Amino acid sequence: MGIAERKEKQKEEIRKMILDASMKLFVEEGFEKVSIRRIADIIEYSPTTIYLYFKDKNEILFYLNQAGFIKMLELNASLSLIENPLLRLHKMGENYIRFGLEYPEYYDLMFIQPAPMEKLAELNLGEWKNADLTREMLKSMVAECMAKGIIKNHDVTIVAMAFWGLVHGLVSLSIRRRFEQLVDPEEVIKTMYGSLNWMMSLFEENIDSKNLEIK
Amino acid sequence: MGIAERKEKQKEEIRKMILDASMKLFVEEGFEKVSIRRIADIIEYSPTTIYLYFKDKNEILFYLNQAGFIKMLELNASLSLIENPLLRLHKMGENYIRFGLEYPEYYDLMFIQPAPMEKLAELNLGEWKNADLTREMLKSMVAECMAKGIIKNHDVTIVAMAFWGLVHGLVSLSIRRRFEQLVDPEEVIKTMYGSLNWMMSLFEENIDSKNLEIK
DNA sequence: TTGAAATATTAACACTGTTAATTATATTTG
DNA sequence: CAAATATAATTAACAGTGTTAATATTTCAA
Repeated sequence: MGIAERKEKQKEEIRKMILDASMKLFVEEGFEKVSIRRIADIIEYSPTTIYLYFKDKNEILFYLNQAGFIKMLELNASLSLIENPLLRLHKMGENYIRFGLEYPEYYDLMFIQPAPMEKLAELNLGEWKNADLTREMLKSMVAECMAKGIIKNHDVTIVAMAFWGLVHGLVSLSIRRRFEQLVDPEEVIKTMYGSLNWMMSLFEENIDSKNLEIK
Repeated sequence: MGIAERKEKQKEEIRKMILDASMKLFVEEGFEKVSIRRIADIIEYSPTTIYLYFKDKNEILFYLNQAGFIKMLELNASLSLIENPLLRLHKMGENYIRFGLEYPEYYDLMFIQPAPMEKLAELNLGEWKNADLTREMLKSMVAECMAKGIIKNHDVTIVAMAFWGLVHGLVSLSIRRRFEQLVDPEEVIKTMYGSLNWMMSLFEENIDSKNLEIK
C-alpha cells in the first residue's frame, strides 16, 4: 500500500507547513499575530483548509507551546553538572528567569495564556512530557536538598510549588509590567535576580562548607 | 452658569451608566464578555456613543481594575490590628491568595492582563493610588520585620518583591491551571497556602517568643 | 470512464475595536 | 420666534477574529 503511505506523508507535510507558518508568525510578530487567516496566507491555502489538519487554533498553539518547553529543557541541560543541589536549584531559577525575559512570547504561551491548558484538558493527558520533565527536575532537586539537610524536611510538592511560585511570580509580573511602579524600570531585572538570590541565601547557611563554591 | 453645570452632571451620569454596565458584564459574565457593543446594548445607546465618553476600551477596563484594588484594600483593612509584623505579612499573603481565588476575574485584570498597564502608560502617572497603597503596605511590613530582627537586614524592595512574587506566582499559576499536572486538583488550594506557610515559617524562629500568637 | 472518496474553496455567521460621515437634538444668537 | 451654531448620537464602514455549512475540485479505485 504505497499510495496510502504517500498520502499520509503528504498530509504530514501540510501539517508541518501549517506549524512552520505559525512558528514564523509567532517568533517574528508575536503571539497575537498568529491567526488562522495569516497562516493560510503564508502557506497559500484557504483558511478553512487548516481545519482539515487541525481541530482548532488551540491545537496549533499547543504545538508552539511544546516547542517552548523543549527550548527551556535545552537551557537546563547542563544543570546536571552542578553537584550541589541548592546551587543547582539556584541555577535552574536563574535559567527560568532568563528564559522568561528572553522569550516573553514563549513564556506567555507556556505559563500565562489559558489556551494550551484548554487543549490539554481535551487531550486529557500525555503529550505533555516536556513540561512534566521540568517539573520532575524541580521536585527531585528539592528532595535532594532535603535529603542533604540543606532544606528542612517538609512536603516536597509544597516547597517545589513555593520555588516555582517565586520565579513565576517574578517573571510574569515583570512581563506584564507590574513592577514598574515598585521599582525603577531600569532596575527591575537586577532586582528580580536579587529576590531569587535572597530566597536562596536563606538556605546557604545549611550547606556543609566542604563541597561547594557558592559565592 | 446652571446649565453648563447640569450638562456636566448629565455627562457624568452617562459615564456612570457605561461603567455600571461594564461592571455588570464583568462580574456576571467575565472579563472577555465586556465588549463595547454589549455595553451599548445594556445602556441602550449605539456603540459609538461610548467613544464620546471614554477614549477607548482600555480606559473602561482601567476603572474596573481600580475597583478591584479597592476591593483588595477593604480585605486588608483589618490588617493593622495585628501587632506582629511577620504575622501581619503572613495574613496579607493569605488575603492575597484568597482574593485571587475568590475573584479570579478581578485578579486577572489587576495582575495578569496587559490592558490596564497600557492605559497607565498613557495616563503617565497618578490615578493609581490604590495599587500603590497596597505596595507601600507590603514594603513597610517587610521593613518592620527587618527593624525587629525577624528578617535579616536586606534591601527592602528586593525582599518585598520576593514575597509578592511568591503569592502572585501561586495565584496566577493556579488561575491559569498550571498546577493541575503537579498536584491533584483537589489539593491545589491547600498546597498553595502550604507554600506560603512554609515560606513564612523560615522566619518564625526569629521571633521573640514574648509577643506573638503564631501557631 | 464513471462514481465515490478525499481535499480544498467560497460564502456566511457572529463576533471584535474603532473611525468618518451623517443625522438629530439642544442651545445660542440675530 | 426663527435661523445659525454647537453638541450629541447614530449609521455605515474598515479591518480584523475563529469557525461551520455548503459547494466545488481533485484524486483514486472499480
